[in-house]
Amino acid sequence: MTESAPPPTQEPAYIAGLNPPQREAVLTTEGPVLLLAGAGTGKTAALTARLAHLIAQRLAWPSQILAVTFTNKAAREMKERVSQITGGAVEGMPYLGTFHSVCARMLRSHAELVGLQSNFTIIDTDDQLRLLKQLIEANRLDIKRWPARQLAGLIDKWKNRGWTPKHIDAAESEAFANGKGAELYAQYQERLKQVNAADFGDLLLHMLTIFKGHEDVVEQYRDRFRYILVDEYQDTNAAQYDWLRLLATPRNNICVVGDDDQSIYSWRGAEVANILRFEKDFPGAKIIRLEQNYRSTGHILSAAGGVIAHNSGRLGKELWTEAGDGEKVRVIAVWDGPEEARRVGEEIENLVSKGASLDDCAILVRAQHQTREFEERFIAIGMDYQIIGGFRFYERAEIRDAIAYLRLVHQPQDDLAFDRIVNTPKRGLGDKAVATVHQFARAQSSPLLMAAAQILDTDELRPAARNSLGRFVADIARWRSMAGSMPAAELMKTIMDESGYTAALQADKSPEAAGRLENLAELARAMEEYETLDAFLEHVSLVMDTDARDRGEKVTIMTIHAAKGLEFPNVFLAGWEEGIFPSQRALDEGGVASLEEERRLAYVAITRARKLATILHAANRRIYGQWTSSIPSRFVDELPEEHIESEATMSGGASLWKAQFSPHDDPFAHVARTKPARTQTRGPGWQRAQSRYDSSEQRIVESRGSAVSLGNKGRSDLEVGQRVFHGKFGYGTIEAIEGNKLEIEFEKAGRKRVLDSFVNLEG
DNA sequence: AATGGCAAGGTTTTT
DNA sequence: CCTTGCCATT
Repeated sequence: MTESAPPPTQEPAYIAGLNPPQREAVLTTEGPVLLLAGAGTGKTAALTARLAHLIAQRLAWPSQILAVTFTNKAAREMKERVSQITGGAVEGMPYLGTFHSVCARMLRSHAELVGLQSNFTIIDTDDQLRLLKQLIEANRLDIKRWPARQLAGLIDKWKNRGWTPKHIDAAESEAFANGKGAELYAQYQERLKQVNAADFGDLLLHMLTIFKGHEDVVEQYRDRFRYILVDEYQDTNAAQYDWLRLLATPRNNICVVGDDDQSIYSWRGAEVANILRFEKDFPGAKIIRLEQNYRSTGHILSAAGGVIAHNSGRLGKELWTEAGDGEKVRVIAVWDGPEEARRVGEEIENLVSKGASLDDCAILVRAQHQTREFEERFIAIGMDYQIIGGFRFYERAEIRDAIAYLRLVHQPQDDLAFDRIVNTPKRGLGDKAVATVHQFARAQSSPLLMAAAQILDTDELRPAARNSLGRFVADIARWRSMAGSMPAAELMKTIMDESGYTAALQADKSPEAAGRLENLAELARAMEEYETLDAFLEHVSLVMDTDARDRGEKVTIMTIHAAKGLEFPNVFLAGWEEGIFPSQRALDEGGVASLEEERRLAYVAITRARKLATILHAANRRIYGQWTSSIPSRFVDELPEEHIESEATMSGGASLWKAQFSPHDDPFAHVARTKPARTQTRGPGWQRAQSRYDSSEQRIVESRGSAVSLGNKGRSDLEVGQRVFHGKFGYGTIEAIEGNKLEIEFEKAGRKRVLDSFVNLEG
């Protein structure tokens, strides 16, 4: 305990339950602090106490603290806990949030400095990919040879490092389409600006650009943030690191919390180096270690510790517990995948019969596809389960469609939204009609919606398409006029009904249609939580987590990545075989660094368990249809002998025979092999997110220009009487010019109104 | 616009 | 093996 700590009787409540290093973490408010918090060591308690302390001691107002996390969940949790301690002071903590939400908030105030308007749209991966695909094709590159995914990955990587297109040198650029990488990146950024949008990476990158180019802006924030707190520091990427540094100087009251042993996101740009070199970057940094574990028993901790000890370059931590040894970690060898699933099912039934709840049990796998075997098995034996991950609520097509409507209403320049819904539901606007709108929009450099509005006055489209497009444009304009006077949820329902979307789903007799309607209803419910459309759209773009824990006891099946930060009394770790875990990819590429990350993943996996950890590996597995024999993971060998208990049940062909073909031993063996009725809905129980955006500080800037009327000035090289050529109607003579619209007497097609960008001068 | 056939590819995914 | 996405066909 620190000498300066007040005597126990005077101690504020938030300090009371803390152990000595935790207290130190709370009380060392000044200067840089690196809090190395091992798994289950009461990190969140220390963090929230620190925040409470800063506020309670009047070291800073809540609004003067910057506290960033990676997930919305973590941010929400911290908000809740701090408000419990301080009695609601969090309301005034506008800068407690994820990196992305904090940056989004900042960027809305300074958007014009990077060429955006403050109501910019935040686009997700799906939009990003479609946009990139358009660009690749516009550059006449073979989309198969140069997939949009790859470019997206590169751009993401560059953004994670804080590189704008200007920073991309020839060597980096070479990574895509023979050196076109940088150029495409630049085009992409340009395009985003045109549609007034930013992707996730931009939120940070733009703020970096602003901070670097506008001293007054950084100063403003530096002055504001007396204290900075960063959670999961081992997961920060280079851009986030730069961002933090810019904000922390010169006060350096920065406290970062993390665990180098739990860094499992390097493939996403996270740099463990950030935490490893913290001392160097922030001289005089105080390092505090939280090593007392309150989660797991001794054997589990030692087993995990034994594995992670094989990594090099660690900051070093030794977890200990007062909880006693508990059960040894069980290592079970099984014959094949189906048997693994069967065995886990039995073990869980066994635990349940001894009084455990299904909620206490989790199965952690390396990769998403491994969940299937368990899913099939659990359906067969009728055990309730939930699979975390996979499709998320906001990624469902119908939800994205609905949101696209709202986006377009909200922001008429949103070309991505326009593209998505212009013919959804089908309204007879096929590729050709849409291409015409695109062509015109490009020629005028105007948003698609405005281009569409103008094309209506012409004969460029066939009457059927024109009428249909006309209705669409008028609808958007009408909804736009309604938007201000109607709650967002109601607006959405109106749009869905009037656009024919609801009707189309009702008419759809496929089995999913009903679920989609249900999802839309759920979306409407979620929207009721938000006062304005802006607030809701911000929520949708940034808060993608669903927290879909619906009621009823269930076994949880998920990837290890998804399990980070969670704990369960009983954990089953499946598929510990070479090539699966560690994954083949990690073994093939990336060398030692990759392998060490896999090992950290193993460490994270084991430390999820509170009481019982069971590791399984199969001797045979079907990989891409081929039966392959596999050997136990090296991580199994790295488990210290004295903390494990090995068991090999099925060790050969005889067991296989028994397991697969004896209905007496296993009445469900045949069922497990048939294809299950796939559970379509993975718990749509989208629960209202508690995180609340302070809508008061968000500015609503109306984007100018209604959708319907916006006259453009026309070309200067045309005049009445000229002979011109039109791609569709042939030769004709200009009879009248009205802005960018021409009235032409065509030699074959008669008198038509067309747009100037569609005609060529011809002698 | 909707279907079928066929080739390719097939970790992890906080925002 | 099994899913996904693209193209070609009606």
